[in-house]
Amino acid sequence: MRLATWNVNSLRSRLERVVEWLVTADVDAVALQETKVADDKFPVMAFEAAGYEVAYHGLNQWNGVAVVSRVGLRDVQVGFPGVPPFGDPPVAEARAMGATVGPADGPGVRLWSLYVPNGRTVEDPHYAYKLRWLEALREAATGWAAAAPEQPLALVGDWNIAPTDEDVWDPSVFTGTHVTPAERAALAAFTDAGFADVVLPLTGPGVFSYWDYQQLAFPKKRGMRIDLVLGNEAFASRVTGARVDREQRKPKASTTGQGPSDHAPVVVELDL
DNA sequence: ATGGTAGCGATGCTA
Repeated sequence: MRLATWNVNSLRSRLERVVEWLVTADVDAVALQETKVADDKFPVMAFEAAGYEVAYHGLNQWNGVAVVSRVGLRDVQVGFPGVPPFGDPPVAEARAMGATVGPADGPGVRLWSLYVPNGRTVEDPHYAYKLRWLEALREAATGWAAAAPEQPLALVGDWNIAPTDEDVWDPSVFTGTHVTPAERAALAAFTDAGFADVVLPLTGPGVFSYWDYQQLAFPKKRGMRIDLVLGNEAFASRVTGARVDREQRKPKASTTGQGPSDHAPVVVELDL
């Protein structure tokens, strides 16, 4: 099975690119983040026409997550217990959903599409929210793993954390969020809970997944590795390959209105 | 030269 995760930065503005990529890259299931579309406007038909089922969660033009699969899609869960609300009035933002993908006669993969809060700056309320959100997710995920240790379980998406200094193009320019000890500790707590980064060992360090739109960051190779696939042992032991599809960070040749997301898809091969 | 990019949706907010 070929799985992927991709922060698409607006699904509707990139629909053609996303569906075409799924088909040509032969992807069985993908977790999408930052779909930026409310549920009543989700482009279901484009996926179904290509042979994929969809589960989606979007409240408004912000955030938004989805799971897309052509190998079965079941047990959809929106959000997780204990997710901290945010905003005025406080609401649980559309940043997490789970679904089981894979044939019904097998174990499948319990796939969580996650869009971790950005944090903005360390002084901003969004930063404390980010840390609370991660802690709540870790508690929930620890419970899922303990309840079904044989079930392959993957926590995938835009974590908005660079795990180490090797995961940013120049550590000296990163003084704000994404690299703070508290954020890295929050991520390390997932490792302690039995979830492993399954991509890093297969790609090696320095393989980025995000490049800012500004200042020609992509051609200058000024990126970050913040889109991560963490799996429990049942998942990690089945992983046979991983890559980042940098081609999808490039504009489409000789066309306008075909711009890329600022993130590239991360792809994982699974023996399942 | 005090900006710079992109998306949503109608203005400024978010990343």
